[in-house]
Amino acid sequence: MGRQKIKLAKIEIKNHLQVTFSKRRSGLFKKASELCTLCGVEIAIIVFSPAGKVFSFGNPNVESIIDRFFDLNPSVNPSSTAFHLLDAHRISSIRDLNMQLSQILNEIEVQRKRGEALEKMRKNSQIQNWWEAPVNELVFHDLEQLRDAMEELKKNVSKQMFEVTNPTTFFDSNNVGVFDQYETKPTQAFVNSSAAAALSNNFGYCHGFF
Amino acid sequence: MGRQKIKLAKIEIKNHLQVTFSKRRSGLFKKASELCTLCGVEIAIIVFSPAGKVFSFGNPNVESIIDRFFDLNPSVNPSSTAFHLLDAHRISSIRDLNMQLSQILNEIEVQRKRGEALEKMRKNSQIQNWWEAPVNELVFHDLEQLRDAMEELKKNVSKQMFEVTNPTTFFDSNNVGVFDQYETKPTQAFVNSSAAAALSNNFGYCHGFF
DNA sequence: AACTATTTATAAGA
DNA sequence: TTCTTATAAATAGTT
Repeated sequence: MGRQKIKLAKIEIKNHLQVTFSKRRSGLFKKASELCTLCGVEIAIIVFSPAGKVFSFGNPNVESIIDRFFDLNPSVNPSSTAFHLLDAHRISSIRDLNMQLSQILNEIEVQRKRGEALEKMRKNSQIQNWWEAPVNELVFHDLEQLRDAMEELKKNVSKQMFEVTNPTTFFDSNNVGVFDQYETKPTQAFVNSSAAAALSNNFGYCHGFF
Repeated sequence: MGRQKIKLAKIEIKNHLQVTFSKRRSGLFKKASELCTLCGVEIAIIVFSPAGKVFSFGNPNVESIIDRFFDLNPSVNPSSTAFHLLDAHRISSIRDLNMQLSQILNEIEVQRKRGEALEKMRKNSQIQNWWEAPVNELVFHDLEQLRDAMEELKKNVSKQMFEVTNPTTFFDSNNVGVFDQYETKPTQAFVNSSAAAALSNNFGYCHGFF
């Protein structure tokens, strides 16, 4: 290759490796983008660099392709819930708010108990799938944490409701910005870059490409 | 390219497109495998062909990389320190309260996504334990409900605490951003996986490659 | 980050 | 599909 053909084995010289990684990653993403353009296909690429950084390419975006890969059921309808809390318009007092919190906490507790029971069942039956253990552990661990956090929250909500005198910033109730975290949108920088402009047909969405 | 340079636009002749797709897909996967070998990195590629067929390349395998991809936001992991950054006594403003709520919401969302991916992984691998399906469904269903309840709560807290006259976006610019390159520590598994590197000559794990 | 000698990928034809 | 080959593109080593 190039000036010299190189051995297909791990590059040992750190600096050299970093350069090669950078060049070839770009090359790979470019090839992917060309394939997208020429053949009208959908591609996702995820790369973990030697330094542990993640680079991804996706057309139209990584998430949707992973979803499709796992044949994900796209709709989980949150409004069809068995979680019968007080309707929003009926919450008119701190008492109601506390009730709502209590219901949530109670629900978490029920889940935790059920989770423990199921976990025992699983262990007893000696059946192990490698991915089950971590996910269940995490989920139920998280539920506990969540419960603790909720309790703190509850305390503080009631405390502060009467203490706050000069609130500066608060929720925009329409904004649930936290859920945008995994959204993949072309960044303004990418769109505006002149080099990228020429390529913008080709690259759906591409982290760390240049 | 080759005998003739081709226009970078969708190939219209069906047969031609099929040939190009096949060749370039092979080329892409080959490039990926070389990158794996040379730089010792982990890569997943998912391609949906024009016909809707799926091709994937993964070193060491697609699932583990997707798992890692979803797992990549350690700051919202409640078992990590980040989740505890707001101790009860340190919550001294509405803003802090808001942050705590947001962290909880974010955690729920991350868990849900992770759960969905893992659930599909499980289904794909055709392994079924009768009690797993219900528990995972329920857990994540409940998490969603919890999230919805939290959103209601959030709205109502804000409504009741005071009249929100000038709601602004909650998040600081430095708090929650767009999905970007994440820093992670190289795992021990990665460091030790010279075996995986040795395998990458033959493309690790690769659906429909030849 | 650029350059360039080579290797590699690949478009078109068989 | 596979092979061949002329040519475009990628890139290893250098500056």
